[in-house]
Amino acid sequence: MASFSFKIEKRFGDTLARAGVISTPHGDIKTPAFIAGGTKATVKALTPEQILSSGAQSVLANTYHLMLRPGADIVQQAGGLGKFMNWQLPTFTDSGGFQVFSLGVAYDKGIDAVSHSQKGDKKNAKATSNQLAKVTDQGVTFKSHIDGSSLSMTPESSMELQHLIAADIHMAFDECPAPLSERSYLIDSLTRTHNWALRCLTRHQELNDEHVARNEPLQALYGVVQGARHEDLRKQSASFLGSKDFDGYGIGGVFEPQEIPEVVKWVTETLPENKPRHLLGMGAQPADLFLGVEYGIDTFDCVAPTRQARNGALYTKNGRINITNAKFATDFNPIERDCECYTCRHYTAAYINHLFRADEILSATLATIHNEYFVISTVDAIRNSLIDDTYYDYKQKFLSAYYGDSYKQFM
RNA sequence: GCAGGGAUAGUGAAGUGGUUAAACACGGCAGACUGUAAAUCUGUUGGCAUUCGCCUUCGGGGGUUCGAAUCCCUCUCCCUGCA
Repeated sequence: MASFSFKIEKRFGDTLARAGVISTPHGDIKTPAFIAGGTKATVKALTPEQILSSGAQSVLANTYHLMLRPGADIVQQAGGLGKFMNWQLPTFTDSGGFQVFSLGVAYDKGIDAVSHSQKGDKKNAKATSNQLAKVTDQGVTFKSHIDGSSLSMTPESSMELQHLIAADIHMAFDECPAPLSERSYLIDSLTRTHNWALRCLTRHQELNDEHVARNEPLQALYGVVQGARHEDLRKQSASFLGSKDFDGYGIGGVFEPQEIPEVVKWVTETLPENKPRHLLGMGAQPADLFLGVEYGIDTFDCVAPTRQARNGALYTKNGRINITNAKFATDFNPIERDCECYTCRHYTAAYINHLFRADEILSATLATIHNEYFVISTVDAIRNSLIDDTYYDYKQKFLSAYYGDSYKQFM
């Protein structure tokens, strides 16, 4: 019976970085790896062939979104997430825990605002009149952002939904508190997340027993570490969850790139070394990727490369550009000269500029291919540099080209 | 030729005596986006200065008025009827 495993192939020097392979019933993921964001069982604007051509090894979908539409039962009837979306390689699902945050305390504030400065009520986590999610120890009640209907999700129901959706790797249902919440709230929240993780594990194992009985492949479960920016809480969380029988670990929370070395390190040096670590929702820019890997991250997922692509912000080795800028209207070079992606091999900046200005949907596809390729190939190159011991050279070269002189803050 | 209607910033279009450098939309310029309520959102968009501010605008010209895109005269052009 094919099932989940993780093998470390190379540890890099005296850092926490490692290169390895995650094996799933749908194939292997060479790590470190960037996992493409496929929230609603689609990487927005890309066909599976295009996802593959951007170099992606795996896609991460979202339980909350698929529960609402089309319904986890429909995904199951389709034969599971991979068959439903015609993606034959490994898949992840996120639990819906992040929506507790984004539809709850972060509602109407913007993640960034919460992350930076927590305007107004610093006590946080207090229900505002129009937020769509509320947390109790039992679980979370949501209002559907689609039709307003009342829904609930518990650790058990999240696992049941994830097993219906049947990705290879699931995330435990967690609470992602605003990082500047009061410590007392963060402690309550962390206790709740830990209790939920145990309930997820129990239900997950029951559901896997049913898979065995039906001769179906086993599915894997990652526990999700929280603890905001508090060293003791992050270590407590990593230690607690690390002692349980999870297949791997997600690291949750809202980060700034500068925080990764510290916060991620607290977690990864506490977690068992032989299990894969996934940094949830980070990877919008090269610093995230380098620092994540250097401090022990094996996989990333991040929606920013695809979202920003749709909005005209494209990554290049010399920094981010906005392809809609006037100066690109007559630039008949590729977005990036040496880029090997499909878009850069076949199209000019001027053409993509035109597609955006004309509001043509091909703009989203071509831009997304480029950004995904950029991020994925960067992580792949980081992997190679770990294996042949050129990581630091590569890092310095890459980050100095991307950020200019300010790259030193990431070294 | 006669009668009526109209000409407002890049475009369309409000405004019909003072709070109008002029709503709104589009277009333009730029910015943001990190487990996706996002093909979204924000700023800006007469000129100069860019802190106070100053200057020139509502088809052209001339008036009335303390004050005009708004009222009057006239010219130009456009539209609709009737000849």
